[in-house]
Order: sequence, then C-alpha cells, then structure tokens
Amino acid sequence: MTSLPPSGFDRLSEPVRKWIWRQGWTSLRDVQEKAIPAILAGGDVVVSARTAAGKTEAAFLPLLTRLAERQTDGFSILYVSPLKALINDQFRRLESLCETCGMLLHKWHGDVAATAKSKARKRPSGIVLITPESLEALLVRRGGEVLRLFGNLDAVVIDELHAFIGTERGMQLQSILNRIEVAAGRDRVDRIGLSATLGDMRFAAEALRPGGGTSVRLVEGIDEGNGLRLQIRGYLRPVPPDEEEEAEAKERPQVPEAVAADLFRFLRGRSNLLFAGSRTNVELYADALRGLCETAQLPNEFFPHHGNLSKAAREEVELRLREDPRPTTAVATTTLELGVDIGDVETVAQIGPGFSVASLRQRLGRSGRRAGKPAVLRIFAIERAAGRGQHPLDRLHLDLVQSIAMVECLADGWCEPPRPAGLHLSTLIHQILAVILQTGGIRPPIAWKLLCERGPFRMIDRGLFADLLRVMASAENRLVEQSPEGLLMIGEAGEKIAESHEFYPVFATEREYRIVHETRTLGTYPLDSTVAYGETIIFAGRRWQVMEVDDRARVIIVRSAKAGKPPYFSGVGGDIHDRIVETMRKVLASHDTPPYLDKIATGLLEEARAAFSGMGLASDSCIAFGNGVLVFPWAGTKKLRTLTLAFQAREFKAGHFGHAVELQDCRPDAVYELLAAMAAAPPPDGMALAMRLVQPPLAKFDGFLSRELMGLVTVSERLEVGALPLLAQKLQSPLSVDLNSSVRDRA
DNA sequence: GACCTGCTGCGGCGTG
Repeated sequence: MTSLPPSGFDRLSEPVRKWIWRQGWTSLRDVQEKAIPAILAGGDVVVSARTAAGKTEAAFLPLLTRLAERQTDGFSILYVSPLKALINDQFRRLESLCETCGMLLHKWHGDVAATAKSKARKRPSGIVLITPESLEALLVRRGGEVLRLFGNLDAVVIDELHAFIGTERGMQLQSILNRIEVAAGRDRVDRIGLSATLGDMRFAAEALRPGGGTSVRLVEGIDEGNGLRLQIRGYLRPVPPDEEEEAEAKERPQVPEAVAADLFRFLRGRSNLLFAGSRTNVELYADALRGLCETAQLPNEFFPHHGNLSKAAREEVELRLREDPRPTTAVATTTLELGVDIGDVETVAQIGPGFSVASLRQRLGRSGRRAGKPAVLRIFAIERAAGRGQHPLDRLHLDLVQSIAMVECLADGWCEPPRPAGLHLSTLIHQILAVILQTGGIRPPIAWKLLCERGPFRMIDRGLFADLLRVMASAENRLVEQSPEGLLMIGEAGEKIAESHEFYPVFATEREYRIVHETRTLGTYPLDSTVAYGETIIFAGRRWQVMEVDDRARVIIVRSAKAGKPPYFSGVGGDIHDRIVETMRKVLASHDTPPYLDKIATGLLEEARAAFSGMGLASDSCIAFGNGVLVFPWAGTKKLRTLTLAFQAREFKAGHFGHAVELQDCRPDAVYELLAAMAAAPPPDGMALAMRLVQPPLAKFDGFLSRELMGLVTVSERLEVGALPLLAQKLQSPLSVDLNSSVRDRA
C-alpha cells in the first residue's frame, strides 16, 4: 500500500482507509485526491469529472471521515438524485463502505416499501438516498418532524447537479433545501454537488448555492479520456415523385435504404448506442434494423429504448447491454444519455445533429471507457435531394451544417451554459402550496421571505408575489384562501390537488393510454394521438394491430401484426443556442472542408456553400422567395422567435422554420426598412409580443396563471426582447443603401 | 422542431 499518495488517503478516518484497502485500490483517482481536502475543510463544494471517474467516492470518503467522531440523533447525510435507478446503483456502491463505518444507509424513493421508510423515519440516523419528490412528500406530510429528522444534518450531496440546473426540478430542489435549513434552524448546511464537466463551472456553483456561488469551492478532475474518433456521414433522402406520394411518405416515413444498410454494417456484431432523436425515430430505426437482421437470417440485436416503453422492456435492454455477451445495440432517445449503468459501448451513432452540444458531450462519454480505446461517434446527416418542391432552406443542407457547427463547438471545448433562471411561476405556485401544507398555514410576508428572499425565487418581488397570491385565491382557482387572522391556508381546489400523490413532482406529464399485449404492458401512448381499431403501429420494436381502445380504462389492446407505421408523439422543440447558429453561418461562409466529413457529406457541404453564396446570403440577410421574403438572423431559437413575433406585431404574415423567418406577401426592401426602424427604436413591449405567442400551458400549474402573469413568464423564459435592436442592426445588409438592386431578387 | 424525470397514505385482501 506504499504506492498510495500520502496526501488524501492519510487524512481519511481509520474505517474509511480499511475499506479502501479491502477494495484493493492501489491509488485514489485524481478527482478523489482533490476532493478530500476540500470536503474535509467544510463549506460548499462542486466536484466535477467525467462519468465513471469516481465522483461518488470522492464525496463520501471525506464525508464519512468527517462523521467518524460524531454520533448524533437525526440523519447525517442527505443524498439527492434525479433518478430512482441511480439511487439503486449508489446504494449497492455505498453499502459496504457504510457498513465498515458503522453508518446506516437508507434508500428512499417511490419504489421502496413504505415500511422501510417509516422505520427510518422513526429512528433517523445515517445516510438517506432520496429523490426531490420523496423529499417533498416528507416535508409536506411530516412538516412537524423536520427539526427532529434534519436538525443535525452534516451535509447534502446532490448527484448529477447539471441535470437540475435551470430546470423546474432544480428550482424545486433548491427551494426544498432552503426550507429544510430554515425548518431545522440551521443557517446553512454544507452542500456537495457532483457534476459532469460543464463549460463554465461558475453556473454549477451558483446552482448549488443560489446567491452564494462565489464562496463555493470548485474541484475539477482531469479528463482521463482516450481521445475521440468522429465522422459525419452525408445521405440523400429521395424526393417523392408527386404530392400524393409525398403525403404518403409523411404518413409512413421510411429509413433511407443507404442509411439503414450503413447502420447495419457499422453496428451489428458489437455493443453500441444509436441515438435516433425522437421516440418516433427510435421505433422506426429499431424496426428497420430488426428487418435487416431477419433478411440476413440473424437473431435480432437492435432494441428500442425510450420513455414511453415499460420499465421492464427498458431494463431488459440495459441488462443485455451490461451483462449479456451477445452483441446489442440500443436505439434510444436521451434515456440512455446519463445515469443508468450500461457498461461500455464500442460506438455511438446519432441521427441528425441533436439539440445541444452538452448532450453530444454526454453521448460521447458513453463510449471509449475501456483502457486504450477511443470514443467513436458517427453522425448521420440526412438531407433532402434536389427536385420537385425544393425550398431554399433545403438547398442549405442545414442539418448537415448544424452537425458540423456542433462538432466545431465541441472541439472548442464549449457547451451550452444552463439557461438563465426564468420566473418559474408554476413551480412557485407549487412551493407556496407545499409550504402551507408543511407549516399548516403561513403569513404572506413570511412566505415571500422564505421562498423568494432567502429561497431561489429571487426574481419575484413582493408585488409580483402578491399578484400571484391573488390569482391563486381567485374564485375560479381557489388554490389558497386567507384565514381571518391573515394566515394563508389551502383552498378547496388546492386541497384536491395536494391530496393526490401526483402533487409532489413539479413537472407536467401527459395523460396516456397503456398499450397491452395479452397480459403484458408494452408501454404508454399519449392520449392526444388518436389510434383507431384495426390500425397497425410499430411499438416496443414490434409490429401490432389495435384490437380494442378502451377510453375509460385508457387501455389499448394489441395483437401481433405484419405491418405497421411508427407511433406519433407530440412534443415541443427545445431552444438552440445562439452560438451554434452563429457557427453554422461561419461554416457556410468558410471554404475549409472539415477532415471528419465522408465523401457525400463533403459534396453536400459544397452544394450548401454554393447555394449560400448563390442566394446572396454571404452579404444579405433577406432574400426574396415566392411572394415573400426569407430572413436569416443566424441566431438561436429565442431570438428567432422574438424576431418573428416582432414582424407579426408589424402586421407581417410571419413564421419561423428551420433557422429562418418566412414572411409572406412582401418584398425585401420593405423588410429592410422595417429592420432599420427596429434597430433605431428601443426594444418593443415584451408583453405585447408575448400575448401573440399562441401556446398551450407548458409547466404544470401554468393553467392557473392569468394572461398577464403567463405573459411575464413568456417574456422571461422564452423571448429575448432586449436583444432585438442589436439583432435588427446586424441584419442590415451592407448593401442596404441600394434596396432596389436586383441582388436580392435572384432567389 | 425533442427528450427526460417522479409519487403518500390508507383500506382491503390473502398468506404464513
């Protein structure tokens, strides 16, 4: 054991060191060496390193050392995880360490038996591994016990911190931790965040301790990766010969033959992940690849994995990847990006560019984990071939260009910072209800201080808080009411919501049918995507015919079938970051060919660049098209959306598609004129723009908000009104003095 | 033009 570096190891307690010996470790990992002194010193710490670098032990070895001489009533460490599956993994991982240290270890989530939880609650001690929702339930149902349970808490560990940053669940977790500190009469309890490496770790620090990020210590492990082999491959999707076949192709999409053949060639015989982009595509690709296995008379090795499949079906695929020697490719959505242990895979393939560089980075981390083996990533960019009905946007091959841009961003070491916190009024409604339930009743000024001044809802001032309470108390909502003494109490409708177990999560979920074959539930299907008796669908990697739709029980009964079309799932797209789209413009304007493109992709990039300069986009931002104009702001989704609304506010027929704004019945000179006016004027009224955005409620309690409050949420979370003048100024063509020249009319 | 995550308490019944 002399090879152990003295620094970190020597500072650990006797039982912790004993456990390390027993593991046969010859040294501590880089991130562990760095985390030990930081965590022993006390205070908040973010520990960041790539997946499987030993972050869990980096936190728990020093934390258990800290606890060695303390024996107190109540829980000592609270570990919070976004996934139940992760809690189960970590429980197995920490069991023997805790046993050696004489520390109790409790699993606490929805699948854990109620008796085990109530036992832990009655004699609280040791470490609790819990989800934010179970923690919320504990506060709401046992508000009076918080002091007894958490009064002597030594530290809170937040796993996968990056998964919480800027999200509804992240706001809820920050609020819960704050509520625990206050109810337990503690000024602050040390927080340890475990995170994948992010572009800028200051965001992680601020997410760990809102308002106090600068005092958080950052511990970053060095990347122990083995390098990367990456390729972007180009494909053409043939154009249907007429409108009728185009409609048919939309109804029954097909994987282009060349794509299917290449995927089969690269993936079969090994263990891989194929990220297909959407649940529909997952089913489509899994079905196509299964078909190729059948044709080749091989046993199937391609299995779908997405959030609407039953837990059993998903676990089967995970288990097969992790432990079965047979070759296995999981065709997945983001379900397999983080968390669950699936061992190492040889290659990662992806259909299309995806939506963020951060996610691309996570996917890469899934391969190349065996010693000496690099990560392998192949991106399949599928573009529409030239022909009937070609749109100028098709000629720019934007999927391919976006794929290239994202790889370039990744190579620069950049990835998206978490989105700046919005108002999160839906989550605040939830937290107001939760605090009332926890305390039995609270005065409005105290609630504001707790949630908004000390807690994470910093953007909500007293006035806005009062507005929100009025809306919650309104005759149509009746979520809360005020007692004669001025205490906020739960209202009639609030009671109904809070009594259900569906209350604890803060995110919205769709109502769904269960798809059942014989006695087995295959998964769930959204209520709003109608399926009819006799229809055939592809689901869970098989083809089925619908035998019965029971709308009351919300069950769809199916039997095996020969044919089927992929299922339909509705979903709203996420926002693409400015930097990606700005990089796309640079890629189109440049003449360098990236070395990681295959031959077809290289040709497609040349075509796209020729179209880019041919249409005048190198110098102009607006081009004539049909009876209208296409505007290319080369900016992210929020700016694109804001600009579109600004055009609509000026009575233009405007919509955004791809990365452009399409305007009908106008000429470029009129658009340039308007852009000049926008550039010179102060930003428009955000509320007026927000009111034009027709949208269903997005967050769980958005439906209770007034039009005005919903408008405020939209302005803060979905638009960038302040950026409009500068954006309009950038869009002014250097040639805009000569508005009537033919330059802009050649498209 | 997308994805994912989560869940108490109680009454009733069967089993050892």
